[in-house]
Amino acid sequence: MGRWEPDSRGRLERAALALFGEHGFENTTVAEITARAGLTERTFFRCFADKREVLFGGAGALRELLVSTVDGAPENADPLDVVVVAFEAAAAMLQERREFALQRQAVIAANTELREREVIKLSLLATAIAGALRRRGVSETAASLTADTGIAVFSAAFTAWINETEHREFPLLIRESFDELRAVTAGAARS
Amino acid sequence: MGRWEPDSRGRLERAALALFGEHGFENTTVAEITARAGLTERTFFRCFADKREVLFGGAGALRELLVSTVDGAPENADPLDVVVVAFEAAAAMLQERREFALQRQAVIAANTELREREVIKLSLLATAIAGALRRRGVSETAASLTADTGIAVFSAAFTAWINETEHREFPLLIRESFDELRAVTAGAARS
DNA sequence: TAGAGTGATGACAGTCACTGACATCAGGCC
DNA sequence: GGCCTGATGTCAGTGACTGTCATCACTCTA
Repeated sequence: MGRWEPDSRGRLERAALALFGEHGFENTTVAEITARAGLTERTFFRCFADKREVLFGGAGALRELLVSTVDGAPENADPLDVVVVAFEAAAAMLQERREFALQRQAVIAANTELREREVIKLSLLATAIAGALRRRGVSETAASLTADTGIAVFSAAFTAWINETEHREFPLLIRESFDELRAVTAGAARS
Repeated sequence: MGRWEPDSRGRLERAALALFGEHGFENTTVAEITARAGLTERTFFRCFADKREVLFGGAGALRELLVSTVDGAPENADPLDVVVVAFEAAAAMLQERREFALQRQAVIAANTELREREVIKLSLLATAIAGALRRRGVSETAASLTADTGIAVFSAAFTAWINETEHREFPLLIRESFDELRAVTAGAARS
């Protein structure tokens, strides 16, 4: 066995989520998190850029899944359809850890700073998706609009998935939210 | 004349924007800002919730304009059309201070923390717009989708307004971006 | 198998954003 | 003239975050 207990990053993540749930984000110090994880503050900041980031370790994997799905879609597929399929895949991924997602979302929803971080993570996803669309030949404006729209659809579906009492399939909710978007935009006047 | 120079808030805003432009956001301390403005740090934090907020004083006025425009739209107007008109009004407002907007946006673009704050301000705008739409009888999901879509359209148009060499009218760019959105969504397959 | 890396961690001092509590003082009001 | 009020100053904190150097189990190599 190594000199130290393994998986310090994971221990910090679990300790943080537990403490944030118990006392709230603001009322939890990094010192308390590291104490529970059996580490020092310095190690915390080597693992995570700042205190908030300990809740957002999964964002990278999500981005990779979305981008690789877009990259792997049939060449002539409609951009918005491609994005929807990518988000369905992401939804399926998140669905496998529903309990964790619920707990994490409760913590984030309770704190503005954390919502800031979440929102910018979403916008980074949008940027990554827009980049993947551009590689498919979609124009700059259309790419960012499509990506942002995808994020909007995803956010609406995520809220439904978290809040609905009848636990429906997350990918199905994505599909429904997309249909609603089409209804919204189809009704608008042509200028 | 009062005991102190007037408009301490405005002096802090101007000092901050100037210093952020010269040395960057991270390399500027609140002490430096207050020194240039002839005030103390404590006063800074009485005017602004945190260091970033000094750049976002106008967000409230923007929100009020958007919400009041949505509230004042004809009863039977299409929700997305209403939102577009509101953003055209907002664009006209921003256009009157183009130089300031350019300088401010350069500072924000150069710093992730500031982009975080900007993105969440946009999402707060979306929430406010969605609320106004709900008051018009639009369903929860449609309202948030429409509002988010409006923000996406606005963001795309704003980027164009900032970057384009040929200085076209901002409200016109909003209208164009909206048309592009319609093209994007109209092309997608029906599920 | 000894000795030289290597990489994760600890120790510690420092900066700076931000807060609470109390002091100060010009101008308005009675 | 005296009191109140509101904006500001002063000061001592707390806690997030960083730079730097020390430590030490493990590994590789001669």
